[in-house]
Amino acid sequence: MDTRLNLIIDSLRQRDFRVTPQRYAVLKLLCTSKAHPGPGEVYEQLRQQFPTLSLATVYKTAALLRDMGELTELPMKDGTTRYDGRNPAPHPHVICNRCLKVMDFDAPPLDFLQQEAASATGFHIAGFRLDFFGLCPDCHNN
Amino acid sequence: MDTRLNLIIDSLRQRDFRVTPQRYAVLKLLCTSKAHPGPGEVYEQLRQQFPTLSLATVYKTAALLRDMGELTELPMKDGTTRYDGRNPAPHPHVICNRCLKVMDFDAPPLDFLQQEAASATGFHIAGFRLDFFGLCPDCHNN
DNA sequence: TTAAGTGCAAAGGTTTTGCGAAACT
DNA sequence: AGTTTCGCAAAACCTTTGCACTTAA
Repeated sequence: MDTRLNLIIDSLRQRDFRVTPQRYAVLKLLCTSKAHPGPGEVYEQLRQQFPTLSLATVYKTAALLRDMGELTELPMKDGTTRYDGRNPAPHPHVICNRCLKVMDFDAPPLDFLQQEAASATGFHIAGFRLDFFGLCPDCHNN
Repeated sequence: MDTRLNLIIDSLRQRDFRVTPQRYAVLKLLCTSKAHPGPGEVYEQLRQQFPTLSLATVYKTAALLRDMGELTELPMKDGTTRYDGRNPAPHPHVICNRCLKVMDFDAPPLDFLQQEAASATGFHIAGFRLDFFGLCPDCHNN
């Protein structure tokens, strides 16, 4: 259940990073949320629990997780960022053009495409990002 | 060869947009370049020909082409933008993590994935973006 | 002639950074 | 006790906007 969270915390301590209450709260939210929250959402959701929490701390904690390979940043068209800390491995998303909702979905593996890209270009491919854009059910029904 | 450029120019005139020398130069560069240039590159390349050219004009011309459906903006991880005005339809790219080169490659159609995304999420999908990240031949050999 | 475009400079918005104060180990 | 981290505020960065001057049609 919270095994992954504990592993991340152990890994932090091993690297002489401290597990402060703010850091713990931010990384727990980031690692468990399905909503692909942005810095602002993380900040707002934890403000009640930590009235002095700053956006800078949110950014720094997310960058730390990203550097550990435990979170992917998803820069959006509008210049904002959304975090995917629940499943940091590359996977496709659908993104609503109106409400900016970001969702996962089950997709077949893209290895064949990656190999096509590598052989066609000579690149050494390390990752990918695939977003489908459109309108979510909520938005195209209202 | 330059048929598409002429079609775009006709379309501009029909909509009471004017074809100024700056606008013509920017859109010609954007519509023909294979290099996926950013605003800065467009600006630098045309500066010699138009010493008073401004970045604002580059941005505005690109936005105009984008609104006509003749150009796709590719926001990058680092917050900058690259333009794809040569083939505005969605298609995959490979992007070098070191030199930030952006390249096209021939890829099989992704319709099946798009249908998977639509049926799995209920979204009405209108487009996609697929980037593979890695090191280009120049960068992994040096 | 006149409405649209250019270019400069300022504004806007998000993310990053510097640094003194606080706090984890 | 000694570092790390926090949080505030300022800086940095790219992009957009406002406006007077210029110019295409």
